[in-house]
Amino acid sequence: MLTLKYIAENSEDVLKRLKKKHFDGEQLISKVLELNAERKKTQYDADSIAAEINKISKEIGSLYKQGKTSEADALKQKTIELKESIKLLEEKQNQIEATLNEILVQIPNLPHESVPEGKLAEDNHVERTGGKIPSLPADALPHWDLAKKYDIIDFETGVKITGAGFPLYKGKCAQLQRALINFFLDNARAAGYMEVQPPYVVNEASAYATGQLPDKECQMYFCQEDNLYLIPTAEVPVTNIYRGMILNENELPIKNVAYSACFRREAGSYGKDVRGLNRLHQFDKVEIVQIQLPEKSYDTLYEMVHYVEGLAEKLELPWRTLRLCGGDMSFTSALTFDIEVYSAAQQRWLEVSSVSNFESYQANRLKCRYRSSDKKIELCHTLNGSALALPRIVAALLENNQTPEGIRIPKALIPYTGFELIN
RNA sequence: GGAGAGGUGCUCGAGUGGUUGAAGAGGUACGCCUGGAAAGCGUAUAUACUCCUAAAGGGUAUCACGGGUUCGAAUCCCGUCCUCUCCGCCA
Repeated sequence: MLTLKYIAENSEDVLKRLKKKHFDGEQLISKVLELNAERKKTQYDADSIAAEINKISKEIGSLYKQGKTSEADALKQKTIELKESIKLLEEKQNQIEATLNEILVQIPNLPHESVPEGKLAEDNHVERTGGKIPSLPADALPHWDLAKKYDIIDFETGVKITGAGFPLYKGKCAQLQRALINFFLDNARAAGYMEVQPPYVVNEASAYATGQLPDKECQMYFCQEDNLYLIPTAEVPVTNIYRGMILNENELPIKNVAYSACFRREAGSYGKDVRGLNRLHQFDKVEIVQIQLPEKSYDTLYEMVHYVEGLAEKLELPWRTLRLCGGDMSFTSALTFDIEVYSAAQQRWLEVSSVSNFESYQANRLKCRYRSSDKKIELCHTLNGSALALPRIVAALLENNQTPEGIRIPKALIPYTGFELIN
């Protein structure tokens, strides 16, 4: 969330920038300003009384030591009155802070100045494209038909075991997925990321810190017995490694990569978009996360985007990078680039990565800070991106590389799969 | 799952009701010393909020978390969470 301080000191700027996200913050912001003023006043009053009580308590202590019990008892009476008034103030203070917090989590991050105006996906800017869209014969098959033809993904059995959106990968497709995971992890390691294996289930505090709670509860699978959530992305556990930490400036940037299975309820998405591998309840993803100094975070963002583009390039997939417009960006992001690959039989672009700079928005909830060389403590900037999500990559690979002999594996992957053709 | 022990600062560790934000040690930083280093000596070393135009300097809170007792709680009581040990079970 945004810091109270920033809103209090820059409310005009906040309102102006929220408009780009098509978020009307007038009411919330003015409420924040009002409550903040009240909070300060209440705190000052309560603190003054507490100081008074502390002072008297010490006096009582020394009076007792001197044996002046009657004087001490008289002072006791005074603190009883003070305690009553402080209690009221404290209750008020707690309530103000709770309300303030409720409001703050409803205010999205401010978009970076380079975010294009716009409301819908059509308003996103195409930044770069690469690779070559293959020309497939007219009878080219979408990946769900190829999956059946070669018997490599069994959607029906997935339904039997669990339900829709939980496919069963078989044979060479299972191997291909394992190959992709290793390929992505190895590339990330070569780019300086440290691999971590996080838990796939997180507690409430973690889900809250990265912003899944309180609003997006219904997107996560929840284990009621244990009060734990299945992760929708490795971003959640990996970013939470740094929750509550004060890092030294020289430890930054922190670069982590993690493979994980991801679980998403995807409540409310149906239709042709969800056919085959396009949208699943469980999928595999390799995620890169960086914690960076504020002044360097945008350089880092561009570096991460280029890194992801490089992966698409190595997999010989046609790709394009979009700079998301204000209306299409996520709640918590300041600037997001989506990387899409072209799935030639479906003839559509599929999002395979979303790389974002959250600036200090996420770090503020995480309380992830760093101590600069001049001893000042500031919030870090956090960034993350998929590198990459598997199912749509698999879909594009299957469709784009189909030949009469079978499905061709891109050269860079062959050392990982151990085979050149799915047939 | 059963029984027990415990959670104190960057770390270790003292502290069972009254200047304890917290002894002591270690670590770290700076200074002195040195030709340079080590050792030694000295100094410093939490966070959040808040008061003050700012600095300087105050105030409040925080010894897992939440509540209670008390004029006063790291210290007593209750609840929650977590860790460890033993037993049982088990990949």
